[in-house]
Amino acid sequence: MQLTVTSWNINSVRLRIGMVTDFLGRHAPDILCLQETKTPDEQFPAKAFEKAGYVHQAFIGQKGYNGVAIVSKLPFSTRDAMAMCGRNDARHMTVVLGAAAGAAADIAIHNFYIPAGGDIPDPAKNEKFAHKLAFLDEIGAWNVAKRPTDRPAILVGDLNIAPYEHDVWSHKQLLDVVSHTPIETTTLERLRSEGGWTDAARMLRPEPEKLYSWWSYRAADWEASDRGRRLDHIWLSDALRPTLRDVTFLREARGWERPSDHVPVTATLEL
DNA sequence: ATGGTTGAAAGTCAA
Repeated sequence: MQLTVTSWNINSVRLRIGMVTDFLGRHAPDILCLQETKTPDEQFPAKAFEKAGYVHQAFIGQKGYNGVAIVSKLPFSTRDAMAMCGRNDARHMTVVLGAAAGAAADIAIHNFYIPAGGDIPDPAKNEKFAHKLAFLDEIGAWNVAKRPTDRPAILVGDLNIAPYEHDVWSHKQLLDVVSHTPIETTTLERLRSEGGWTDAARMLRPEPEKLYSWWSYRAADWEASDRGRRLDHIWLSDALRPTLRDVTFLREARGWERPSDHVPVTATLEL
C-alpha cells in the first residue's frame, strides 16, 4: 500500500481552514501534520477535517501561538504530546499508526515545531535562540533515551533550520541569519545522523538542487526574488528508507490567496 | 545596514 504524509506550517489553521480542506480534497494525503495552528483545542476546526475524511485527529494548541495537529484518514492507536523544555507551548505531537493502517508494523509519526529563535543568533543575548538550542538538545536526548528509529518512524515538522548549503537561496549571506547559522545547522545534522534519521527530500533530490519550503512575507515579490529556505522536513527511520518513492514541495501554495509563508511538503512511501 | 509583511489580538509580540 501507499502511505502519504504531508507536513505544513499553516500559520493559523482557523484562518486557512478552507485552503487546507481544498488541499486535502485535491492531494488527499493519508496524514496531515500541521504546525503553528495558533488555536486552542476547543476552537480547533475538527468538524471541517471530519467532513474532509480526516476523522482521526490529535491536536494541542494555544491561543495565538504555536500549536500542532495530526489529522489522518487512517486510525492511530496512541498519541502523545511532549512538553518540550518544560513549557506548555504545544510544539510536539506523536501518533502511532496501528496494523489497521495496513503496514507490516506500527509506524510512529512525530510532528515537531521547533522554535524560530528570534533575530540574534547568540544564546547569551537572545533568550529565544537559547530556547531553540535547548529544544534541539532535548530532541537529541529523546533520540538517545527513546530510540525512536528502532521502529518504523517518520519525523516531520517545521524544524526552523535550513541545514544544507542549497537549502537556502544564498549560503554565504545567510550564515549569520537565524535558521542557517553553523551552530544550528551542525546541531541539526548531528541530531539527524546520531538519531539514525534519513532526510527524505535529500535522499531523492540531493544537493546542489535548491529546495525551499518557506518564503518570507516581507519580500516584495517572493516568486521573482525566490529567496527561499527549506525549513520543513520529513525524516525516516532506516526501516522506512527503502519505501520512499517521492517527496514534493507544493510551491504553488505560496502563491495562493492569503497564503501561509510555508508550503506543504509531502512524502510518498510504498509499504 | 535596514526594513520589509502577516496573524492574533487589541498592546504588541512572534514569526
